[in-house]
Amino acid sequence: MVTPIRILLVDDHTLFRSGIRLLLQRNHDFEVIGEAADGLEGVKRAKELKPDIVLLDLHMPGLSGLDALGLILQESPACHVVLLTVSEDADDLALAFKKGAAGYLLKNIDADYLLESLRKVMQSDAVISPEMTAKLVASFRKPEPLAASEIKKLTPREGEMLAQLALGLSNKEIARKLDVAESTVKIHLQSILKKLGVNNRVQAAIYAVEHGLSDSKSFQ
Amino acid sequence: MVTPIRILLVDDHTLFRSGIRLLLQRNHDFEVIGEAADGLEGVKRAKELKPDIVLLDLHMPGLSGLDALGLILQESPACHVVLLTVSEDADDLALAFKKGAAGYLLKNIDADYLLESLRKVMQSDAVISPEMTAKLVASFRKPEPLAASEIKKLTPREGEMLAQLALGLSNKEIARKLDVAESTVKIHLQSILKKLGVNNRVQAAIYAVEHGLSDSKSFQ
DNA sequence: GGTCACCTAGTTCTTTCGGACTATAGAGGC
DNA sequence: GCCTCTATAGTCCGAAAGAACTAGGTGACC
Repeated sequence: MVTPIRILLVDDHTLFRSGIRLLLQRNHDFEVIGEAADGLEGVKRAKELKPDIVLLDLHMPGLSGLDALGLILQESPACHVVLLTVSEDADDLALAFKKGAAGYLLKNIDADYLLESLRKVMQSDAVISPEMTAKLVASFRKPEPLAASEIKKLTPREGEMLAQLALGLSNKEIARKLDVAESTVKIHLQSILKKLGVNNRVQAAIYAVEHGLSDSKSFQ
Repeated sequence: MVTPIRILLVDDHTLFRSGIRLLLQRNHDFEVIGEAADGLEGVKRAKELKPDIVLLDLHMPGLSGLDALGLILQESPACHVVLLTVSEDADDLALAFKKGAAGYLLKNIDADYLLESLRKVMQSDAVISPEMTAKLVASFRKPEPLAASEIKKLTPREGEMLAQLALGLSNKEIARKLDVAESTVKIHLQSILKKLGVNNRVQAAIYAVEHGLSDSKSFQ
């Protein structure tokens, strides 16, 4: 409580900023040190003021909240950026966290929840509006709906071949690794391409990676 | 309240099951309709009893909770499976949700929170122990630490080329799309391979996908 | 004016892919 | 037994990829 949490408000609605400012100022452990009305200004002010937390709206004219988020964290990686938005879009949420957001709160939360969340954020906890948890989980679920062997009814052997392909190996390398002839690898790969409905090995590899087959990282 | 929520308990600790059973039975809107001491038995009982919710431990002898989870949902997709575990491992959490879990609760939650969570689950909300939210977000964050243009100092043009490659296009297709000669594409691609330290276009494409360049989905 | 990075384009050559074939052998279903 | 699916392996050929060169045109920087 000795040093208040220093907050920057970035939102294109002046009235909203004023309300939040009043709300936060009622508590001695928060201090609103600045405001910005759009993303670009937000990035600038964050650079100048080095706030503990940036409360960032998602939809703003000019530079969007998501873009601003990236730029702010690029300048000040230690800053905690919390999205405060009306968007219940799971993709927004996912993108925000991928870009390093510390929190994603909907504007319909009550005041106490906001204050509590901001305190949690300062302890490096991530905060998410309860309504969004389900959506986070849902968007989490997407990338890997299929297990390795379940991909479009590939045979086990085809699954292995695809796994090797997803490591970026050539036919010859796959053949060596799985101890079969290169012609065998080619046959399996042709079958894989057909089953996946793709045109070439690059697309097959991408398909595998995006569907969670892989654990690649063998090359950097 | 007329029809209680029918619950199956799957946990290898008998005492724990007894405790949870007592806890749930105190409330009229829950009914424990069965118990199982390991994953395999859990799958069997879930098939027989068709519970509304399966409370599933993660670490059990024999069939693990995660494996059981998959099998239960395969048999009864409508069933809500909630992991109730001591594991704070983000990978467990991620895997559970990828496999279709409806909730992931730590065993240190209090009774009221459990009851409330189970009611939320029945409304198709996902529930996560508050302590785990941060971990969920963290594991979410991993895949995309770099923005498109930041990839190992690729030039803007190289970035475009890589983006096209990550769509699975051939050199000729990229050339047509970006309106340059195929030989130009090849030159850029060679430069990309060198900068990324990879051996071939497949690895480059995977690199791009894993680092968030892409938005592919142009082919299914 | 010189240097450097970048984008462009070409030639030549070897290797790799990908498709179209054929063919054998084992497993499992009917 | 027959049939299908899977895995294996081979040949042949044209297309694509990739490596090794040269080289012109731009714009930025000093």
